[in-house]
This record gives sequence, structure tokens and C-alpha cells, in this order.
Amino acid sequence: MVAKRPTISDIAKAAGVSTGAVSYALNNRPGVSEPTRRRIMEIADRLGWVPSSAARSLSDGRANAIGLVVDRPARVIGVEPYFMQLISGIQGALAGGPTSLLLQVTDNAEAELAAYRRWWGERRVDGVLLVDLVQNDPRVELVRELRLPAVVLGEPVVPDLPCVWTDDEMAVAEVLEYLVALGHRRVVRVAGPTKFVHTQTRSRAFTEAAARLGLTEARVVHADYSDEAAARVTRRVLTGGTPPTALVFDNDVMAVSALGVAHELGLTVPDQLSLVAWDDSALCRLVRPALSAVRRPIAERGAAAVRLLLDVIGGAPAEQVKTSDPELVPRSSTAHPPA
Amino acid sequence: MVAKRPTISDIAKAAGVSTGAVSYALNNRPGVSEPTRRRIMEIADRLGWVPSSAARSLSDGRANAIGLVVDRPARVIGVEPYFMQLISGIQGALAGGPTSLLLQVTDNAEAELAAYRRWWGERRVDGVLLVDLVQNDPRVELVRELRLPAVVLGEPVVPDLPCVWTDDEMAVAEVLEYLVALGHRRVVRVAGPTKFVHTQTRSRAFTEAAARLGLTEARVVHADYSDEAAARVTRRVLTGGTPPTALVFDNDVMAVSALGVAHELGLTVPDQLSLVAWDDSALCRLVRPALSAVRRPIAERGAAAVRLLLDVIGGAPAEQVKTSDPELVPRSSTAHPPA
DNA sequence: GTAGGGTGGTTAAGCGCTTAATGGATCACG
DNA sequence: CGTGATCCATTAAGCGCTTAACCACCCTAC
Repeated sequence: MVAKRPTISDIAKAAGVSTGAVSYALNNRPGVSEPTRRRIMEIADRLGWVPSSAARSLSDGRANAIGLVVDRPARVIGVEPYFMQLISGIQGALAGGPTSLLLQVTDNAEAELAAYRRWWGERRVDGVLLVDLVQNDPRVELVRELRLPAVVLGEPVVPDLPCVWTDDEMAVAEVLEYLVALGHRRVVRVAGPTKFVHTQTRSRAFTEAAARLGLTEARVVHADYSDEAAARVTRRVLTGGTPPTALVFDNDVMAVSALGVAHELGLTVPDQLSLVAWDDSALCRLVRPALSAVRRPIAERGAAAVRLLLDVIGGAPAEQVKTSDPELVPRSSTAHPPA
Repeated sequence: MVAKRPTISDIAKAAGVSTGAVSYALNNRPGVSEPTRRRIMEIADRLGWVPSSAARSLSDGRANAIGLVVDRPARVIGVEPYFMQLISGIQGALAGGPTSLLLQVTDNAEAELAAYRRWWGERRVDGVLLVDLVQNDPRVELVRELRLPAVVLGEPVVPDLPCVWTDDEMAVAEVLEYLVALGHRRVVRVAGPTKFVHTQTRSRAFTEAAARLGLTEARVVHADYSDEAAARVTRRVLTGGTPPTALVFDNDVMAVSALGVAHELGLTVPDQLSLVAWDDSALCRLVRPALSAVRRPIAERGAAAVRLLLDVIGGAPAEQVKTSDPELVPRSSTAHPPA
């Protein structure tokens, strides 16, 4: 193949028909006879024809691309396996289709809004994925105003916005029940930033479950997903009065970080302190002791979100899809509390 | 702002000029008077005008996008912080400009080639980034044949292809000298897959440095970057006859995995075994003992590659850019070998 | 024999933008 | 006072594709 991109008029010429006929043939629409269609298709792939996305996009108004912008500081994003797994899932659902993924990493909410607005203005994307929703998220307002199809990866807090979510509340309760069954009474949840909706959801579930189980000393503290913040917070919690016997984290990085802090404070895990990570990853398996973790179907979320988004772009109604449930994977970081 | 995208003819109408004039004004080219230009610009941003990428692309032939396809199994990619850091760097260099990033994750070389070919055919990208070059890489052939601008992230092995590289050979030597200075004589390098050019480069540098330093027992074994493979290989190496006193890995994940294996075999790190990771990351800092690692300017690589690619797309000659040098960050996983 | 109804195509407009070619003023100059 | 330049703007073609509208032809039915 040479470095010359054939157009439909090259095909039309070769087949001795009009470009219109070629277009109909290539798109499998009525208007050409079966033999002609076959001949055109044959020529098209002999020539190695691929539709120009710009031209198609200009004439039918579809970009054949979806956008994802991730707004977390570079420092954090490098460590967390979450996003790469999410992207893997997204790609899986996109594979084979005509749609591509546009990715943007920003480090502030303003830039994120600007990115969506630009993509929309440039007609570069047909729809977007929204992660890490916050209370009264300006992005919700934005996509609505722009009529930009969007799917939220997270709880269905906005009534008419499609989303794919995972039952974290159940998982939170399960973890707490598990710890209580082991004998723990003082459990602290080290959460991500309060602003995120999912943080609030889990914290509420945590508090409710604690009340239900009669734990009066369960509480929630916050960090920002980074290992430094987690270390700081963990240290404070563990050195305060009546320290907890178990900690539940909002991601894997913070849990691993806490492992280091425990070590440094001379606390052995799991004998003197139990640790549970959120989002299982190789990280959890790799450290010693290996971390008990809540495994969530991250790639599945990504794939489901893409499918839903493509449907919505195609005009389907806004569904709220629930993924399979998270699952607690007990490893070596949880045990009975010290007597 | 309402959900209606203004076009240049809306602006033209509002300004009482032709669309041609609007185009000249908006692109800062001669052909309109200063007052008119100002008036047009003013109207344009009052209307919230953003150029349609499809239309622009169709008429000037530029896609204003670059592509990156990453071909590693999902299993591996989730863990390694490398790619996210790379992407951060890429975004940094792209920020503010009109260019977007198209990302694709595949799990086989065929699919990767197909992705490049499709992007090229669809005129979706102006150029691409190539990572993980292998010997006689078919992608080199492909981009040449397609005349698709490309920048290699890696050593300058292909003469006329632009690339940005890091002096790994020097770093390998430095690490070995450091270990020898500590007293180590038996050092094994646990490398990534042989097929990668960078693996070969580092292995060669390792062997040469070992010879120069008079280490007769230095050798190289291979794994696939995953923690499982690394664990297997490490276990074999450590339980064989005359086991090494130090191991040097080709990424961070494998080094962490080895830490677990050492633990399991009852070997304390660093007293009985020293470990060095490649590509420093939070992972290395987080585990206990914290891993000594070679820190490479990954984000810088990404940013430099983007800048170079944009230059090349703009018609600049194929340069070979060298990044700043890697740096050994000694932590707690390296010490004198046992007596 | 002609009205009516499929087939299997062609024509041409249009998507939003760029840009070479063109043209009308205005101005300086011999 | 004609004659180039110079400046500013318009015109129109074209990028590659989709699609509504149209048309030529053959076949059936009454």
C-alpha cells in the first residue's frame, strides 16, 4: 500500500458509478443492487479505503469519538491503578467499533470544564464520561446546557442523567460486619476528599452500618487519596487516645501507606491493627502482609459506561445501570483485634 | 450560552462581512483591517465560537490530534505507574494548544498496527508516539510507508526517526558501580522481555559494566514486567546454587514483587539481599523497606516527545532529543552484602 | 396503451472552514 | 490625469462524505 489515501470518488471512478452509489453501498443502505454493492466493496478494500472521519463528521454531524477527562493531580494519578483499569475497560467496549477515545488529564476543575466545552465546540466528541462527581457538580449543569450526551460513573444522584454505579453501600456494610465479626469495635474509615459524592455515600453507609452494629466509636477522617496525606492522618489517628483496632481506606494507595506508618509505629499488622483497602489491585497483593481489600469491577464499569453512552448518543433513554457487586477479598491484613 | 454552536457564517452575518474575511481575521492573517479584525474577534467570542475540528481538518488536512497506542496486557498496565506518568507529561505539553490526544490500549501487536493504520486512513491524527520499540519493529516500517509523522520514545536505533531518549546505559553502570562499592559481587538483573530494544540496551550495558568491574557472576534473567513472572523468576534465582546478593529490576512492580518473595524465603532486605527498582514511583516509597530505585524523567520524556512530534508535523527535521539523566535514589533496600 | 409502482441508479446541495483568485477603492507619483 | 501599487474585502472552489430529490427504465395491471 502506498501513502495515498483513497477517497470514495477514487472508488467511484474505478467502479464506473457515482460517488453517491459508492456511499450507499459502503454504508449498507438500499439504493444499489447486490452485485454492484459487492463490486464496490471489493474495490474499496482492494484500495484500502477508510472513511475520512473529518468528512463524515462534517456531513453527518457525528464525531465518532467520546471524551474522558480526569481531574486529579499528576502526583496522585500516577500511583492509582484505578484509572488505567478504567481505561482498559473503556477500550474493551470501544474495540472494533468506529469510536475513539479522547483523553485529557487536568489538575483543576476549571480546566476540566473548559475541556468539555472545547470538545463540544469543536464537535470533537459525541459524548463524554464523567467521573468523580461532586455535590452540585458544575459539569452536570454544563452537559445539560450543551445537550452533550454524558454518562456518570457513579451513584445515581442526578435523576435524569444516565449512570453506571456499583453498590458501595452494601460493600461498606459488609466490610464493617466482617470486622465486627472478628471482634473489632473501634473502626476508623480513612476516606477521600469530602467533596466527592462517592465519598459521602460511603461515609453515610459506614456511619449507618456502625450504628446498626452498635459501634459507638466508629468515625470517619479524610485524606486526599495520596500516600502522604494518608500517612499523616493515619499517624494522627493511631497515636490519639483510644486508637482504633481497624482502619478502612478509600483506595489502595492510602492503605499501603498506612502499612508503612503502622510499621514505623511498631504496630504489627494484622495482630495489633487490621487494614482494609478499597479497590483491589496488584499493589494490595504485592505488599507484606498482603492487604485485605474490596474488589470492585472497575473495568466492567468502564465498559458498561461506554456501552450506555453509545446508546444514549444513539437516542436511547437515560438508564441507570448497576454493575456487579463489590467483593471483599480477605488477605493477611485483617485478624482479631488484640485482647 | 445556549446549546447552539455558532459557525463563521453566523459571525459573518453579525459583523456584516463575508465568511472569508472572518476566517482571515480569526486566524490572524493579513487581509482584513485592524478595526474589522477586532470587531470580528469580539463578536466571535461573544458568540462563544470555537472552530469545528472536522471542518478545519477537512479543509486544511490537519487533524489537530496525535495518537498513542499502548500495547501491554491489561493485567500489567493497571499496575505500572509508568504510563499514567507518561500521559501526564504528554498532556502537559499539549495543554493550551489545539491538539488533543487519542489513546488506544491494545493487547497485541497486530491490533496496534491496525490502530495506526486506521487513524491514518481516517485522517484522525497528524502524528503518533511510538513506545516500547522492538527489534525490526513493524511500526517503523508502517509509519514510513504511510509517511505518518512519528516520534519514538526510546533509544535512537532507527537512524532517521526522531526520538527522545534517556541515557539508561549510564544509569545501569551507575547502579552496578554503586552495588560493587557496597561490596556486592554477585548481581542479577531481572529484565523485561528480550524483544524490547530498551531491554537489550540495558542488558548490554549491564554486561559491559559487569565485565569492566570484574564481576564474573553477573547475569541477566527475563520476566514480563508482571509481578507473577517476577516472583517466579526471583524465586528460582534465589534458590539456585550461589544465589546473588543483589537484584536489579527493570521496573518497580517486579522489584516490589521480589520483596515479597524474599520475605517468604526468609531473606531480610537489605541485610541479606539488596534490591534496586527501575522507574521510581510512589510504590517504591510505600513499601517497607522502601526501595532504592532509578528515577527516570518520565513525564519529561512525554512532554519532550510531544514537542518534538509537533515540530516534526510542522515540517522540522528529525532530531534525536536526550532527556535529563536518570538518577539513583538510594533508600532502604540496598546495603552491604552479608559477610 | 397507459397509469402506477418498483428498482437501481445519478445529481446536487450542504456540512464549516480555508485560500487562491479577483476586484474595487484609495493613494502616490511621474 | 492616467497608472500602478497597496490595502481590504468578496467570490468561489474545494476538502470527502451523506442524503434528499430526481430520473430512466422495466414490469405489471386494467
